[in-house]
Amino acid sequence: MQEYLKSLNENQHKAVIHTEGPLMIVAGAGSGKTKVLTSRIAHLIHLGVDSFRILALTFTNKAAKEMKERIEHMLGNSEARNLFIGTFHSVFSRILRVEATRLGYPANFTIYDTDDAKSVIKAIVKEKNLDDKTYKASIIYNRISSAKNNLYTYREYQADAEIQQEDARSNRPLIGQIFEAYSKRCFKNGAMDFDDLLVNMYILLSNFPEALSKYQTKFRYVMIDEYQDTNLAQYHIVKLLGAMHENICVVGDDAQSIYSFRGASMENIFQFQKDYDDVTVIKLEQNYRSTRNIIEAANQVIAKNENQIKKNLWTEKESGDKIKLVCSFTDNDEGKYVADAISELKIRNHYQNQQIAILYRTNAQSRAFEESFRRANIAYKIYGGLSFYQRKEIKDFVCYLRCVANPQDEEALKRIINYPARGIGTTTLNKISVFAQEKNITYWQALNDLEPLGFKGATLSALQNFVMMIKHFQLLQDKKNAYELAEEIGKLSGLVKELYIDKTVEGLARYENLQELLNSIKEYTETPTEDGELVERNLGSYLQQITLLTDTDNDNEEDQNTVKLMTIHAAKGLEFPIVFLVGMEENIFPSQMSMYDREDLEEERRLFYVAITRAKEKLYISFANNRYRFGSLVQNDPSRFIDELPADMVDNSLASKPRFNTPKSKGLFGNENAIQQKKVVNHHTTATHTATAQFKPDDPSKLQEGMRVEHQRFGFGKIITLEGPANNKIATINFEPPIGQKKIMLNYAKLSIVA
DNA sequence: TGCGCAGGTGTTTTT
DNA sequence: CACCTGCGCA
Repeated sequence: MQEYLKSLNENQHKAVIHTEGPLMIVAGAGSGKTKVLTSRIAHLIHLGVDSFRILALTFTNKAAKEMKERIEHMLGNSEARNLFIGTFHSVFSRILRVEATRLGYPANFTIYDTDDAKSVIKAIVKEKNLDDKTYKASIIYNRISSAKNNLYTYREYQADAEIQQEDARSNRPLIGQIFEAYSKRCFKNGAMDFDDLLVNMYILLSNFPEALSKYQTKFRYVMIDEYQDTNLAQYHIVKLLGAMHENICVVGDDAQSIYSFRGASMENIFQFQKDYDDVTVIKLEQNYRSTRNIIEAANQVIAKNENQIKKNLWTEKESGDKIKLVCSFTDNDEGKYVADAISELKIRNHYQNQQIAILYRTNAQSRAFEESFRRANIAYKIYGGLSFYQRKEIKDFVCYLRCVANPQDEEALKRIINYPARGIGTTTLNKISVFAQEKNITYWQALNDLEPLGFKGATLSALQNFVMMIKHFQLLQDKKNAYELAEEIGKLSGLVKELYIDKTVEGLARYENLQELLNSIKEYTETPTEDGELVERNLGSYLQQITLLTDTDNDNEEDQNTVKLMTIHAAKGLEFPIVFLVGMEENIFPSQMSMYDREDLEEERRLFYVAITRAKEKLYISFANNRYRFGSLVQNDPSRFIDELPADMVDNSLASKPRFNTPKSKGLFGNENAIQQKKVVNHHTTATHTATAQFKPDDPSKLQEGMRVEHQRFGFGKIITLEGPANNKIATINFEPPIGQKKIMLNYAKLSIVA
């Protein structure tokens, strides 16, 4: 028997040797799913399958990298290099780079990140003279994004009565038009946003039979990780890709589906079984990661969800420590407590920083820990937030590169045309913009024929000089490699100088960042192209891959032995001996956006499940009575999820009263124990009303006194009074019996106007 | 044209 | 609280 088969349990073994035909692996948390996937690929290669013909899609670059490394290690040769392993987005961008011209895009198409996309939307909203408060870029972007994830074009969006009604109700009836303008603008700019990478891949496969058969033939074996997080576009692409050989293996866990806000649907798991008539389903239920207490707690928590595939996650490990529940007075005290606890774990139990993770619901929660760790001299690294390539100084530079690789890229052009300042002001830019719009030409085309615009003097020569500089760079592109070109750009544009003269601490850091960027370009261009790579390593391919990198992806050495701080979403797929799950309070976790709808709440609960199952040995769950939010102190009840933990697996001794208690902090946990506290928390769910099917929350600003409304939990009622400032209105509503009169804070409750 | 300041405004989660 | 925007002034 092969070495890699020996260490597998029965079901893992079955999954590995089942190579032909559709296979679904339902893999509980910590059940060795990566091991199965990697062994399976190694096994395929061992059976003589050409490594070029294996495709594995993951959700993060990190997961892809890890898989590749493990397979390489298992095989002990370089065969693994030929495998096509990557995220949906990166693999599709590589394929689209080869196929772009079929779809009418330049081969060097730009990938717009969220900031670029929003900036395009802002420009369109402005051009259409719409109110940018009503038509906020982030809202529009989300609407467009979810449309695309469901494979809706702007035409279908505009034709869909339900969508139109929804937009009308939210007072944004023109989103469909913005969607149209946005799509056309991106296309004109030779740019795809993240969602376009999926949409265009789908279009490629469904509209171009040659392309379909090319990739169907190429990828004889297709594997999908984290299948529960695929959206409709991804589902259809996978189905198309696998249709010829039907050797599709999907791995997923419905209990860990936490990306519905990105269009992911657990339905895909159920649908998979219906799509093929001979699907083999294998469950992996033995957990190798965590102690029994942790697994038991996780099981009992997830059991509260209605919508799930029943599984029985179990472990052979000992019960281990109980889950430590910790209550602090404020968020800052919580930070101090965790820092103290870490110091103690290091001294007494010889744990290392790298074995410890702090997990929270939102990125903003990292602050208190940053401060307390700095004070306690604990090395830490925060994941999330800005990626390296989104920093201003990096993006500025990258936009020069983008202009050279793809001059149609208007966003990049606008960003650098007057940075560093060279006397091209907003008035000038607006003129060019309007002109380009009218003539239906690109910004760059307008710049190349300035005469009709009638600029003169300093403005004209500034523009001419800029155009000449970019053209010079473009010519250089064929003579020099990307690194040499980048050096020249740094020099000639004045960017390096601009940063060099700034001797402040931040300025120095920016300068160093720029050097790091240049190094990364050098490293990229000088790494020989691997056999299996579809595209060569030049400026264009460099630019395409960096947009898809997140800061989780590039860990350097000084980040090694640090405490890791990240959101629970970012922690998916990872494991740590010690986990501090912090900020476990109502309105934070569950988020106040997700409390009033069963499906949303269940997703929050799955997120809680993911958080618990990251811990191998010790799990701390912590909450604060008071927390600074938007500059002022707010009070939140402990999360309802805390009460869902089985009492006999929880150590309550640190939660009976808040740490750093003051006389003011009565109530909540004062002298009460968790059981009494449950009463308080359950209060949230006692309402009897179930929202009607038509329930659609309305914008609070539309509410008027006297209106009849529906509340998700309290049912129907009439608004008696409306008071308070616009951002914090309180409504007194007379609900139908047995609820009666209630005051409702409109920031928190969702109300639907009943016609 | 560019900078500084006051005021407003916002927090889920991410490729 | 922190960031961003817009406005006013030099």
